[in-house]
Amino acid sequence: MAKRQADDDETVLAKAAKSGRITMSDVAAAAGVAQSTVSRILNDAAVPIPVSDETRKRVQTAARELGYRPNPFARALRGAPSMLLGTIVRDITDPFFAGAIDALSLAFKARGYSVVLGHARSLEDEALALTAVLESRQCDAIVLLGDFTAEHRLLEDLAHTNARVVGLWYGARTNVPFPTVGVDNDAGVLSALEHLWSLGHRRIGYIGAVSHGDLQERLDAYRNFMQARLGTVDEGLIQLVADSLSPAGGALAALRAVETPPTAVLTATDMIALGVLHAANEFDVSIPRDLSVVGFDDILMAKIGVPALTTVRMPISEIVAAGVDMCLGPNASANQTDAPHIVLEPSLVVRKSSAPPASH
Amino acid sequence: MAKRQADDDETVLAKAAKSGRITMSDVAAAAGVAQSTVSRILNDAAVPIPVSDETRKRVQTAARELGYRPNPFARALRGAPSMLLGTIVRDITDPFFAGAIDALSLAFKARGYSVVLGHARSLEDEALALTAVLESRQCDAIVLLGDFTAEHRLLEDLAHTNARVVGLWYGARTNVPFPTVGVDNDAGVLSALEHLWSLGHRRIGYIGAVSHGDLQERLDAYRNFMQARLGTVDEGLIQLVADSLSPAGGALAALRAVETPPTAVLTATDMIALGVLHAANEFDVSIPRDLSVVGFDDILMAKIGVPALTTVRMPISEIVAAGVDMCLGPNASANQTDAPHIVLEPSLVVRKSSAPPASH
DNA sequence: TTGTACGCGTTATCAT
DNA sequence: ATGATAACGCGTACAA
Repeated sequence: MAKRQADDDETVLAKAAKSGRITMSDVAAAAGVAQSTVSRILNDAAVPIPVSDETRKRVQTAARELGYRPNPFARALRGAPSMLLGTIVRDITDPFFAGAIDALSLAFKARGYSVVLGHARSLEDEALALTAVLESRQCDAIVLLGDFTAEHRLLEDLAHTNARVVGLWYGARTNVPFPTVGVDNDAGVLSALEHLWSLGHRRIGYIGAVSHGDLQERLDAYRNFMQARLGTVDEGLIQLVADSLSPAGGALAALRAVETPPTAVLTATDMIALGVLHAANEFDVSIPRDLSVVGFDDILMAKIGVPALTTVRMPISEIVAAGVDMCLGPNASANQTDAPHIVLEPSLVVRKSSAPPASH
Repeated sequence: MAKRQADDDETVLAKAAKSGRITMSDVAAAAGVAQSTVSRILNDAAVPIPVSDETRKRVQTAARELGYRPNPFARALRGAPSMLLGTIVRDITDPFFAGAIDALSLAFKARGYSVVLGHARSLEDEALALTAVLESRQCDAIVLLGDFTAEHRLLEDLAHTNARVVGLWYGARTNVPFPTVGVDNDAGVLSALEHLWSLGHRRIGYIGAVSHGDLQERLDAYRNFMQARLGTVDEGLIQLVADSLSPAGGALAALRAVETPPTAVLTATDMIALGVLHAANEFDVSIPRDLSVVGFDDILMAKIGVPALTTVRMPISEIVAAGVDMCLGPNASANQTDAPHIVLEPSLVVRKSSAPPASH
């Protein structure tokens, strides 16, 4: 018996060395028990486990020595959660989303989840994003990073999945059939403009990007503020670039070309703000002496801007925490009609790019 | 018969609406054929398929109408490749690696692969990175982004996997048991320093980060250059920060504090260079008038630096292409002893942060 | 306390 | 040309 077992051990070890993969049956053979026993022991089966003491030891050491690793595919096939989290983001290259993914993946990894990336860079990629993340893979949940309300095809596909779908960094006034977590853009813009206003600025420009969701809300909030304070909004002070990563030089030039140029400018994102900083340097306009600049997001690079960027900080960890809860929490929310829309508060971070206007 | 089939259809549709997942058996039932037939048809079985014409149509339409999606877990369980690519990167937040991941994921997604993220942020996370990406998931290949030679635990685990392992952005002089693709850091540093030298700079400082691989090679290359040109290397002109994302203000201050401060500085990465730009602004040193700055990497943000950063550009697409080839190519390389180490050439990009020294 | 048997959804090898 | 049937590795009811 002892002999036979040793033989089994060797056989199994040889197999391991050769083709790598050890199964439960291998462990069972090595330990001289049935495969089901191995399963029970290794899974620390819940309450109804009539545990054995000596067998347990034997199996555990056998498993350890053989380097047994459970096969996630077999598990998933049996109905276990895949422990895969799908993420759909427009562009990881955008530092803001890189930070978001970072925080997100860390939080989920702590819960045992692996994060699979599903870009949706261009509109043509929509289908591809779905194919890769949804059809092909079987994610337990899918997190949308940023507002994809415009991507009808994507949303359509998402509606047909059985994975839980959660939207992060969706606007406060969003209206989608799945739960979302977003930031109070009104409050953020308000605090930024209030800051500039109290510094003495009255001509305040806005450089945004054509987009829906967050970015649209920020523009709306800007308009509302100006309307409320000045009784009118000068559309000439509003410039839009294609997206966050577009050069903002043209927009800045346009703002400087109006009759009485703005003494300050709020941008829809930090990346745009950094672009403005760059363009300002090229145009020889000194920040903040000639122009105050306030961004939005507080990305990593904001603090090493030239000069350090005054901006509105996202409550990233809170947003991610809420997202994790929505994905993994018990509130199954089979009916997505009453999907919750959580809105969190951003906070102003004053640095070096804003100051009183020169006339003061 | 027609009646029964219609009934089947309804049953199946009801099931689809209820719990979501359509299997091959469902399709088979709906089409009135055997499940194995469905498998053959849907997989466009290679040559030895005695194709049927009418049945094929029937099955195909049934599959389409029911919205059949193959179950990747079942496939993988049968031995099919998981089509999962594991990536291990120190910090996605670093814009350089964000760009790399972006390019990588795009390239692999085009080949049908899904990318799963496996940070290795801190050393404590090492084990976690492996657990998540390797043990738990079953990746067909694992790509290391950046040099992990120092992470012994990680490398040890990697050695025991049967997935193909490939290292990207490993140094040119690296010596690891798996294939790598890197950049010729010597050539990159040489072109940068040659550029500064020809501009008239003789006192050239270096700000790097403590690290192995790429970053070490760049520092060595700097030392070699200075030694060759000046017959000596002034160690006082070399400053190291903790990592790419650390503030470089202290390092810059230290360089300005030496007897005759450098008129130019080369940095190990663009992020460090941007930090220098920031600090320079704080210290009121004008770039490039008072100090020329040259970075390394050519990240997205380099061109919107203040001023736009002269830097050494990575051949990202070539590197990624080579990586894809190593992972998916036919050169199975069972024996990893003769692992190829591809080295590609970077190229200098001259922008606004470098100019002749003030004395000229 | 432990072993047997079945099924998850596929693919592949038999028969028919 | 197509239908049974056996795996793949695991979890679990059921039998012993």
